Formats: sequence, C-alpha cells, structure tokens
Amino acid sequence: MGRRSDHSRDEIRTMAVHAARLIVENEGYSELTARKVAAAIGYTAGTLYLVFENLDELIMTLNEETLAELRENVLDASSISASTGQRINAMVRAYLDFALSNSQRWRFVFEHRLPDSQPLPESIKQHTRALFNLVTVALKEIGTADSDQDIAEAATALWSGVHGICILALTGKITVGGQVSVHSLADLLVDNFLRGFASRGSS
Amino acid sequence: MGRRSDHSRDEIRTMAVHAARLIVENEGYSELTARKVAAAIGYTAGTLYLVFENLDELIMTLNEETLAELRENVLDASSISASTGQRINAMVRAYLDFALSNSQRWRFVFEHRLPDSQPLPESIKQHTRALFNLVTVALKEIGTADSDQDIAEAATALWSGVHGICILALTGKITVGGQVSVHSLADLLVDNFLRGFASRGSS
DNA sequence: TGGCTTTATTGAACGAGGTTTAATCTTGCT
DNA sequence: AGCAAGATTAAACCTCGTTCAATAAAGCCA
Repeated sequence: MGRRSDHSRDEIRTMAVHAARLIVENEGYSELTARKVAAAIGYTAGTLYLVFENLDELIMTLNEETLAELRENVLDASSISASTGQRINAMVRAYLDFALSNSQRWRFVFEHRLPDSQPLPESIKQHTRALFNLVTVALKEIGTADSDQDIAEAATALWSGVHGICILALTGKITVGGQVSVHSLADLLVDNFLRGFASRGSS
Repeated sequence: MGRRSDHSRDEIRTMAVHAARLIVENEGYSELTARKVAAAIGYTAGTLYLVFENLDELIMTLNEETLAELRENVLDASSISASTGQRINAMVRAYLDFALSNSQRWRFVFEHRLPDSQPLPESIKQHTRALFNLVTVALKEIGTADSDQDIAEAATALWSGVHGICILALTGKITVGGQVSVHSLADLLVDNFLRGFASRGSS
C-alpha cells in the first residue's frame, strides 16, 4: 500500500513505545519483538525502521520513560515533611514499590544490554544521575559538615546498595528466607548506613 | 560422521563449558552461540543437544563455575587474620577484583535471563547462599548479641549492597565521577554500615 | 483532469541463531 | 561377516532483527 500518512512519524514513535510498554508489562521483556510491536499499532516491522534506527533505540526510549516515572515516584516520596531518616526511608519504599509493581519494565532498564560498541545513551545516564541526586539532597541534611563530593559519594553508595538488594531479590538470586521482605532488607541497610554515616569521627 | 566416541558425554560437557568460557571472556557473552561453542570443540551444534538440554543448561553450568570461583576468592580473603572490619574489607576487595577482572563472566551470571517459566536452578542459588554465608560468618563477630537470623539478614543486606555498586558501575549506569573508584564506594558503604551495625541500641 | 513526483508502507528476502530430526557412519558384539 | 546401538552430522524449521525493491497513495502542476 502506500503513503497513508495516517500518523506522523512522531505519532508512530509514541504509539510504538506505548505498545512496547504494554507487551513488556503483560508478557515480559523477552517477548518484545519488532513484529509484535508493529502489529500492535497496525503497521509492519519495516515501518519501525523508518522511525527508529533499530530496536534498541525503541527500547532505550521506553526505558527512559520508565526511569522518568521511577524518579517521579521517588521525588514525591522525598517531599514529605518528616525527619531526614524518615524521608530517606520513604524514598526507599517508593523505589522498591515501583520496582516490585513494575518489575518487567524496571528489570528491562537494568538488564537490557546494548551491543558492546554502543555506549549508554546520555539521556539514560542523566535520568539515573537525577535519581541519585534526590538522595544526595536528602543526605545533605545529615552530613552538614561534609563536602558536596563526599555527600554525593555516600548517596551513590547507599542508593546503589538499595538497588542491589532490589535486583537480587527480583531476579530470585537471594532467597529472602522466611518472611523477610525486600523492604526490611533495604531498611536494614539504610538504617545502619545512616547511623554509621551520622556517627563518623566519634569512634 | 558416526559414532566416533572420541570423547565421553562428560568430556564433551566439560570441553563445551570450557570453550564457552573462553568465548565469553574474549568476545563477550552476547557472542556466545551454540554453533560457535560446537565449532570450538570440533563438533556440530546438534551434538551439544545430546549432552545439554539446551543452551541455557550450558550457560548455567558455566555460571555455576564462575560463582564457585568467585566464592573461592572471597573465601581466601575471609581467612586472613585481622580485625573483623579488615576481614570484611578484604572480602569486598576480593569480590570487586574478581568482578572487575572477569567482568564478562561475572555479568553473565547476573544478567543472563532464563525463560520466565524456568526458575533459577537450585545449584545456582546454593552457590549464592554459600557466598553470602561467608559474610554472615564474619558479621557474627560483631553482632555477638544478635540472633543468627538477624545476622544473616544484615549480611544479605550488606552484600547485596556491595553487589549493587559493582553491577551499576560495571554496566556504566553510575558515573563514578572523577577518580572515585568502585572500591572506594564499596568501602564507604561497608564502613558506614558496620559502624552503624556495631552501634545499634546506643542512640 | 491527468500525469508526475514524492514518499509512506509493505512484503519478501537475508542472515543468524536455537533447536529438531532423518540419515549416516562407527564401533563393539555375536 | 553382519548386525544392533549409539554418535554425529547436515539440513531443515522457526523466529528474529534488519534491509530493500516494489507499490500505492497523496500532493502538485499544467
């Protein structure tokens, strides 16, 4: 058939990303294929290549969206009025809740691998950095005597730690034995870290 | 083309896993294919299916081997005679060093995804648990007043945290800005956690 | 109106990969 | 020597990402 032009390129992009999201959510990200996405929006695989350079570009767009949503949730949690510790705990909960209830999309962000040549798109790195910055801001209230650099490093270490717990639990690599939830593990890490962080120099 | 029987099934298994390891190390795990492994040991892809149920079984065997090696390294580090803190720091270093110098194999362990139906083989979980147990043992020296369950949870939280730093750094998802190494981030996490863990109840 | 250009869209094709299977070759046993 | 059993393969199937020539619709101009 020919130039239908039912949709602009941008519309097709948006539709494709949206369809991809549904597929990942409902069937898991290993079920995401170009043909499936195309079919879902009433086009053929070839059309996607008019609008994306390749599947990875579509995937990265979807993952960016996921990261933005994740950050949004953590941001909301970080703006409650409470003690710093409670605020950080709320952020942790927001992160974990998002990961758990959107596990397929969340895992896609952290498990999809680009070809070794292609580096991570800058936009993805920025989203991640922005997410980590939220923690940095909160941590500043505790480590008032520390340099920005030190605080940022502590935030990176802490948040990466929370992330580690989350991914190992979601991928079934740690058996959170008995009734120990991901949340309590993360709280354990955060609480001890914060106590240690607040008490530097006094030992 | 017939029953050569140059090698027993077990030999073929071993050869295949070894060849797979070399491919993963030298070309990255996305380059691992059945045909490539088979060619490397002088057989055809079909032969692998006589000896493995599918590629995933070969991969899981390789990953088990990697985990065992990783554990070996951490075990060695854990047996130095020094303070508990230093011992744990040594274990962290051993973990990170192994991951960094065997990044392809290490990432393969944690990034390869089985079909959603297949659960992680029990053997893999056992290796992981054994690894985490090393940390539990070390932590026991600090939290002498705690229940085994509490110690095990703390060890899980801490070690998952170290893992999180490692994987985010290796996959380029955190920009460890400037000269901040993975090691120093992990030390930051561990040191603060341990200080906090040792000082529970006194605040 | 009719033709011409442009371009969106497709269907088919390619090559690679996992997996299966029918055919073939070896070897050991009788 | 011949046969049964098993090892090994080549080829085929299917799916996937990706490309491309062919086609058909839309706009434009005379």
